[in-house]
Amino acid sequence: MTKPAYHHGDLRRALIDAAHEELEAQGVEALSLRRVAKRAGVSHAAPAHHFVNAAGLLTALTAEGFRRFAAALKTAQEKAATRRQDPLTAAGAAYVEFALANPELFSLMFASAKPDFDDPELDAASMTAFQNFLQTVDSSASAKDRGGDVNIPAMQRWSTVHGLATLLLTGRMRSVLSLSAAKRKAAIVEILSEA
Amino acid sequence: MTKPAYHHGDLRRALIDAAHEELEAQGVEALSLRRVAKRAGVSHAAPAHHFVNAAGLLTALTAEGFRRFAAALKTAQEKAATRRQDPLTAAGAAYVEFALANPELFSLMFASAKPDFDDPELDAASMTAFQNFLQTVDSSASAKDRGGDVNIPAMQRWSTVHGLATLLLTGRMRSVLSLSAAKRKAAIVEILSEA
DNA sequence: TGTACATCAGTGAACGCGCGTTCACTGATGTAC
DNA sequence: TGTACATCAGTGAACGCGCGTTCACTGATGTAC
Repeated sequence: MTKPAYHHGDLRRALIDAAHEELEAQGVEALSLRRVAKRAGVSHAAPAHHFVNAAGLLTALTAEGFRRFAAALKTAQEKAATRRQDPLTAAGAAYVEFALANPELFSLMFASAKPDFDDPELDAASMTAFQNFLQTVDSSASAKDRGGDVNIPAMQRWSTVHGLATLLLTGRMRSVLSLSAAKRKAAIVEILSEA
Repeated sequence: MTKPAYHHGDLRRALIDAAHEELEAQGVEALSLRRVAKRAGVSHAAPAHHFVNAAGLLTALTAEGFRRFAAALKTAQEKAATRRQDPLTAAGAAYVEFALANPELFSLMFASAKPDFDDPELDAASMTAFQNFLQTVDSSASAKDRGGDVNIPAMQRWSTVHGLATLLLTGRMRSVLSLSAAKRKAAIVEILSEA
């Protein structure tokens, strides 16, 4: 560790990381600019130089969440393809795993009104993530037989994956949560597989 | 309207109603004891006589939400039974409709850390609602062929219903949200019906 | 290579705000006699 | 029926707290000459 320099070097990056840590450690409701600045080891007025306001920091964190989320799904699909496994189930499992690994970030991305979802960067990141996932659903065999305005099988798949993620991370689906890690993972795959 | 009496009559009831209105009007994040008291037309110190603290009021509101939720599902099932429709799809549609009709309350019930879920009254109310719903899933034909620790078809159904509700109320499932009310309802039923 | 200066990042004190909670109070109600 | 009194519900002022934001500042960096 070098002694802290007056100029940080990459405070924007450090603040986003600190916000993520603070978020997962304390929850959305306890998240404040002042706590994030303290965690980053910087005065509480410093963030103003990098984000227009408190919402700006949260918005940037949320956008990065969607980019990591999209990357995690993509990696899982590619891995499944080389192993000749079902890429859709793999993507679904990665969706759920991302939620369980970053529960508060996932909540921020999908269930919070705090980030500014009209922000162009955030909007682009979330649209990309959704589109990639839905395209995977759509290109799977089961989705071919559709014929209305709405892609019913795709929406059904998306609902199941998203609902499973949500019910697990909020502690509601107790029968699955009480399983050992290995059994839990197997149960998740079973729930996500086609009947 | 009689002129406001010094003694309210049923302030506890009025505060819970005011909290629900305030919640749906402004969102969880803007909800405060002072705003609720103001909406109920009472001094901001009055709630202390009926709830030990601010969390107590939220907890009571959440518990009532679960009781109404359970009642809505039950009514839908009974109605479906007399019409010889699938009670499971009817319960699922009622689940989604409840979420769309009370989006902020639903969020409080399923996605917030603010209420005290260890409170006996709230715990009892939520357990009753879940058990009733899962029993319906379990008694449907498709759930009979299970054989592990976890009731896979039941968890799959629950995930789909809950995910659909969540994705709709957070504005994420745009292809369904852009439909007219009648078409939307039909799409919801289709998504919830077995493939 | 050295110096002057512009630019920029981070500081720390100060501000006003809405919040939950506490407390002595006052007005209304109900009951004992 | 009337009076005294206990009980309880709601009041309003006061408190301390953490918050986001602003602002004049200072330290560090980079560049022109």
